[in-house]
Amino acid sequence: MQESLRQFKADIFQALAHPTRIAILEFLRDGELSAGALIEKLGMEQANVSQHLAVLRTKQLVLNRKVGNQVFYSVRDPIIIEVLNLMRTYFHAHLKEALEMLGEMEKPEEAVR
Amino acid sequence: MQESLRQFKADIFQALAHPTRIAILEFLRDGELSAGALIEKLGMEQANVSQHLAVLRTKQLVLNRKVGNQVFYSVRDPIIIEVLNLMRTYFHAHLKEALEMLGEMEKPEEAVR
DNA sequence: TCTAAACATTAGCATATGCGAATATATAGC
DNA sequence: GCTATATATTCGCATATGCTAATGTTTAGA
Repeated sequence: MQESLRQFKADIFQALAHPTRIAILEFLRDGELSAGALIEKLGMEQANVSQHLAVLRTKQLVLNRKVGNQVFYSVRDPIIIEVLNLMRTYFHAHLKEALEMLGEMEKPEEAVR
Repeated sequence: MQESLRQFKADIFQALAHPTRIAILEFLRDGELSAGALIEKLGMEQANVSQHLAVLRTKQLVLNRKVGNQVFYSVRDPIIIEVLNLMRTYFHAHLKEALEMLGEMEKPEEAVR
């Protein structure tokens, strides 16, 4: 039981564990957007974005409503936005290590500028 | 740049995206524990736990210090605990959907009890 | 220095994930 | 009904992840 609770949490984190899906949620932070608008903002393949939206839908992180030809997405629960905000705080607190983790120290003399 | 920032966040979420690693962090919530203590609490294979600890170490979510024969782990930044707490709130808010997601509705007449 | 204990790492395999290309579905307008 | 547009789904493949079993490494103590 405790185990399946953690599986649930892990599933949510898994849904958040991709830069494109994080970008989608951040774009939706200020209100709903159509799938097309997201595709344009992201500048990615339509199918690819649609698959990421499917992940967020399956894990119920976003809501969608259909208006005529298009589908508008929104963040279902502001808690998710709070999680992303916390992660931004975390990022700022550990910027240096973050850069190392991202492998941007390959050119040491350039890295920190 | 914006992209690699999101990659960093995604990497953190990825590290959180496993029930065993969530369990480890929750066990470490109240203070440090040795690897052995974690293995015992989790009741899992030694190598398996050690690999999950390696993931948390690599992503810098935990600190470790060696004392004689043992290695003690602790959560590096309480923000991570806050993230887990937020996720618990999220879980409670969406308990019903969570159960469906976990596939525990297979026996509908039993599910909600 | 030999052994046991505590951890870590590697190897090999099975499953999951992410991507682009192609295909399917639904709706609006004619 | 036909066509175009918006979006979703499927397929095939490449890479990543997780697990167990086996092997390494470090330290304490006899």
